[in-house]
Amino acid sequence: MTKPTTLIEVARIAGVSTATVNRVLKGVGYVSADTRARIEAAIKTTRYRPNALARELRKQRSMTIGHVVSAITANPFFASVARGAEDVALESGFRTLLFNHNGSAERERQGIERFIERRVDAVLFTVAASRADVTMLIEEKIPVVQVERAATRDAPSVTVDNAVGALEAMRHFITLGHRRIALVGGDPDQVYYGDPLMRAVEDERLGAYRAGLAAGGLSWNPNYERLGQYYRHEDGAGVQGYTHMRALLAGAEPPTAVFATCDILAAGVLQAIYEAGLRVPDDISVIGFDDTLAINLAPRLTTVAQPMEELGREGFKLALAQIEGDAEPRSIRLPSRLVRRDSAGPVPSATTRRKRA
Amino acid sequence: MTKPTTLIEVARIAGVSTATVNRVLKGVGYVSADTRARIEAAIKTTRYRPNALARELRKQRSMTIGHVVSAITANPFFASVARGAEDVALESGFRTLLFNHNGSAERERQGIERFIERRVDAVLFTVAASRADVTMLIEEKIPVVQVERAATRDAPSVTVDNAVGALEAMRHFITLGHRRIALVGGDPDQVYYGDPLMRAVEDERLGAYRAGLAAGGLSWNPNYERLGQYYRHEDGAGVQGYTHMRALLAGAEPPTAVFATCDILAAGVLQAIYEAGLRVPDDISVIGFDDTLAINLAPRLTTVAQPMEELGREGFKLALAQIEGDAEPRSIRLPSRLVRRDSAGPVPSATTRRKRA
DNA sequence: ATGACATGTGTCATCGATGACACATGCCAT
DNA sequence: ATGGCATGTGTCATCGATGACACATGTCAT
Repeated sequence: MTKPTTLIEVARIAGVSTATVNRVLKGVGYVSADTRARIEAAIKTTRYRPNALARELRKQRSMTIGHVVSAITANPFFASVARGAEDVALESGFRTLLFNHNGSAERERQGIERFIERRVDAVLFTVAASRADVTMLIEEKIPVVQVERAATRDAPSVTVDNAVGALEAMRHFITLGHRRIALVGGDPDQVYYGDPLMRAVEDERLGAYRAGLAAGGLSWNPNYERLGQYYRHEDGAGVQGYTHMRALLAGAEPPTAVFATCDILAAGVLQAIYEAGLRVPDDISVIGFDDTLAINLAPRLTTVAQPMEELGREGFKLALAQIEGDAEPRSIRLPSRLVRRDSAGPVPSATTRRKRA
Repeated sequence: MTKPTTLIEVARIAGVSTATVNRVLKGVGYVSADTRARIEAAIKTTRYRPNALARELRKQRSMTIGHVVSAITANPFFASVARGAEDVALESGFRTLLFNHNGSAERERQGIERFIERRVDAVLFTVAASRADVTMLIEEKIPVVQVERAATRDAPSVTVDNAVGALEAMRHFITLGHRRIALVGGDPDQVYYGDPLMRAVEDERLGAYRAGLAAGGLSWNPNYERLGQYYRHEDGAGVQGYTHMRALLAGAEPPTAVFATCDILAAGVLQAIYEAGLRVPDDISVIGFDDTLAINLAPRLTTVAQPMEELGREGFKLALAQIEGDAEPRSIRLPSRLVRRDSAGPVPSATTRRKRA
């Protein structure tokens, strides 16, 4: 840390007291034009920059929000949420401190301890690694906002209504004539130890798949429902989607449409299809979820988009509301929606299929 | 900001002075076992947490590194670099403050001002938006490290030797029998206004392409060299690669191999090939650069990998060296290397090609 | 002439942690 | 018994910004 000019030095140079300099800086109170000019000159020549540490210590307000994310490298989703939060924070004069827990509750705990030492004004969790960390902050009376997934009802959250977009996707498939629709997704039981609150995301997507089937008058086929983890660290991302799709293709009656509950899984699905020499959407249609990788895949993936940046923005706003002591901040729910691109098409007719086989 | 217990309160509760509490906290000097026990008990019951702001103000050391990145959402590359830097920083007791300039020099300037006010101990630039921002910090005597691209020679940098991996890629193509090898890449003249230092990345990759051609005894074909911006904000990512590949396919003698100097471009290339009904690597081989999207594409992309996290790690280390006043920290250069996956194969024979046509 | 008010500026305690310095004991060696 | 040293603890200035408070002087209305 270098030692830039202090306000005291500026005052000395301008031949006034620190209070007067402060008045000029804050633009409050009376200061004669002459004095003001001298002070402004001193500020300019010394390239004075206020010391935020001193100010924050004095004002007991750090103007900083801690943002805990799973792992910003694991899924572009987190980067987008973080960016949304950062943008609004900046507009409000706040800054965000980002922290990756990488799935480790222990690491998350350490990160939070540092947040507290740093006296952050609030903490955003874009998925907490451990509920205990969330409740600990609540006990410490530090405002908390949960983004995407809520670990507790004791703090407000910003979540997505996964069902609307997912149902739209199912309707899209059905309208296109598909009757053999498979699901490749995260298993509610395996995700976050099946925690009843945390698994909401998977429950909603899975529920919408089944509801969509029913709404379309289609029966539920257990062989078409492939649930598992999103990815295991041993493998790379996407491997799960690939494996599931291989299994589906090897089955007796392969589906003509696949709904993957995450673009990373969808990427794996596309890989398996590609490897099998089939084409999307000619032979099989695919819809993903998230709209993270979608635009980069071949073909460009039709997917259910989540308002990622908005999640971050609304998360910050809820945090700010708590900081300012606004009435009880309620939780927010944002919609998801289907983005149609090139991976979902009409069900192949029998003749079409024969021709390609 | 809540008001947690202060060291003063702990001292009062334990019936000692703040100096003694500080001794226990720091583990220095003499403290009787009895006193120590009382203090430790007080710390525990009050859940005391030191105020980092006060400490940093007093010690004139913020233990914070500012990290300016282009836009963490634009390319997974940045997220990985940031993560690498964060990891090492944490190990050294530092934290990183992330800031996205999103390509705006003005925004970058604001971010840096805040870094200075925050009294960061050093600043990492994973690509500065403006050279002026880098030199400004240098003038302020704040240690700077440039990662991936250097805007000035006046501060150390961690860069990648793009040529080694790129040459490896070219050799791979040639070994596989390809003779019509195209390039889809960033144009050195268009990138960062063609700044002689900043364009080094593009120069190296483009240079390696040409050198690889020559080394393989192949002549340079201007029609095979497609240069442009990586992406324009009006479009989405990857569009540039798609457009270039469409043009190549529409040409008289389409290439049998394409070297894309960035995975995002490669993704677009794959989309165009897919759309044309051709297969990779059967009809056309593709190699990318970065290893960001590669593993998610179909087929899994052979690509030149950059040591992204290492860039961040080494960047932090160079910053730390400067902070600690170690001798003149010299710049570092990391190698790139080819990662073979499924998108590069033998050149199709004439018969193979006829069969598919 | 005097009180009321606008204008202009300075003093200083405060935020919390730090560590230099001072000041106690008690014990041992000379 | 006296100096030297280990042991144990307290006092207080400091880091830089903030803003309440006090204290000037000048102007105007009554």
